[in-house]
Amino acid sequence: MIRLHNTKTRRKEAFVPLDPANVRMYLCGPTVYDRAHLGNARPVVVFDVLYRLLRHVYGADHVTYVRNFTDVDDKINATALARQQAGAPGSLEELIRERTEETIGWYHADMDALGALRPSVEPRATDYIAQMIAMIEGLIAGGHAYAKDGHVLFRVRSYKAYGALSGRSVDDMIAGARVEVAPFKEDPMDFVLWKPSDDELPGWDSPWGRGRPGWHIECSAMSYELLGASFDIHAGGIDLQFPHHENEIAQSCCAHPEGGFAQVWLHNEMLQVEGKKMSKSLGNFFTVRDLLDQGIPGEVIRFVFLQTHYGKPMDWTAEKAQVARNHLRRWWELLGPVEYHSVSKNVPSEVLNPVSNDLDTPGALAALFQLEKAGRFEEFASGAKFLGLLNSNEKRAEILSSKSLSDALNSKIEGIVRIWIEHRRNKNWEVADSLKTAMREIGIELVALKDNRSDWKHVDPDELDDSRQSSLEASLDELLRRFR
RNA sequence: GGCGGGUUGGCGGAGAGGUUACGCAGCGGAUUGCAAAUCCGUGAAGACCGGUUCGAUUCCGGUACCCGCCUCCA
Repeated sequence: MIRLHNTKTRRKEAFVPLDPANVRMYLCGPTVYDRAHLGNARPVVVFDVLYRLLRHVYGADHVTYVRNFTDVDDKINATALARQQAGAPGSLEELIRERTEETIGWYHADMDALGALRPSVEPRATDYIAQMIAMIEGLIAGGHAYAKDGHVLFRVRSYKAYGALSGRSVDDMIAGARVEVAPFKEDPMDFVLWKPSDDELPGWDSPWGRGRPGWHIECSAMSYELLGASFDIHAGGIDLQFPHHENEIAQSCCAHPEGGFAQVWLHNEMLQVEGKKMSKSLGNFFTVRDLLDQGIPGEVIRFVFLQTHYGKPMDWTAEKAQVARNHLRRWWELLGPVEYHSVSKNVPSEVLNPVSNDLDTPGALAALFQLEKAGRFEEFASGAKFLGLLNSNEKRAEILSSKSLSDALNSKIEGIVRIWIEHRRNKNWEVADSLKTAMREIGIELVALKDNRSDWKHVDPDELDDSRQSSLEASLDELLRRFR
């Protein structure tokens, strides 16, 4: 039995799908204006685990997972406009498409690196403009929205349950006085469904003139088109709970009163970096790609994410990444390449039970340690695979091989390692040790393993910049000559 | 000001009203040419004040501190 903490009821509840033959979940996806930062990756990994769990329980063909791309956004517009003014050919809409294609490609590459499965459907907001307009027309017809000065606004007072998800009342929020007051609003809490576009902004023809949709309507329109008026799970970061999700509920429930919209709401807590909120002003802002480029494998990032329950704030630290890498290294050495993995047929209950219990991934990882210690390697491998770990040789290579060096450098280092092994085998301890010392001086630690095998690692991986790499190559050539 | 979440051993981090979380580090041992790695073993906790209970770190109330959201940042 799956149990999930439903934000809507603030309780952990047994999960009962509306239709076990088609379990439906929707995750608010990225705004595709730039590389995804690390915080963007947390819901992707967290709800990837949920997706895997649902597929396991209900069958892979019986789960529909929708994650949208928001490709209408002022930051995208700014980039496209800058390109057009720089002389790029094409309409603004085409340039926006170009920019978002590029960003979506990055997003896929980065999330793939984290071992996240692609959703069943990844709709783009700009492909659903007509459906958004239709939904807005329905809201106007039902008295839930009104047009004014080229804008269309949602009439918050027309939806009695507004605020139920986030536990707020409209009156309290107005008392808080942090709402935008605009002349075209009947009520300060009303929010935009449609807004006018001038010539420098992308726009679509609508009954209210050329314009573009507000932020919230896209998710309502796309979830309705792809999942229906009622579906099972709606997920996203806790920062979206208000206003985004609250507004989605208001729009969808007013436009489709016959449906219940999402049955279960899941929200992941925020990510921090070394104990502080990640922000550009604090200088601790980085993207997934930044970490990958630093030689931190995606599997390490995934492992670190899984160590903290999704409902709690997660602190990303360099130390955690290092510890995670050590575990993964040991596990990959234990199991060998994927083709040698002996995987038990069933996911062990020690792993499945905590994941079923509101996605307790830390508990599931703890179970992996237990299975490892108990020598139950087939179940261990099965459990790891279920969590999206230890399942591809590409990722194995990222963990075991090192570490963002060129092939040429890697093969030179391997050459040194072979020489070192030879000296050790012949018990030329003095020669072997002086080679080891020389290597340490250029930043590489030689390590002996069992059975005359050996390995190497960087003394301090953070110090490997490009200039360092070229001097490294010269040093390696020198050592290869001296110790041949 | 409004709403929500958190406070666990040296550190990270879970579940469960009563029985070992788990990991890292530490300590003891094995192994090793030295070292690393690995393996075995091991001590250590539940912010504070009350309440419910035979029994609470786990439920309830309060205090302190921290954090998030209310600014189209997941």
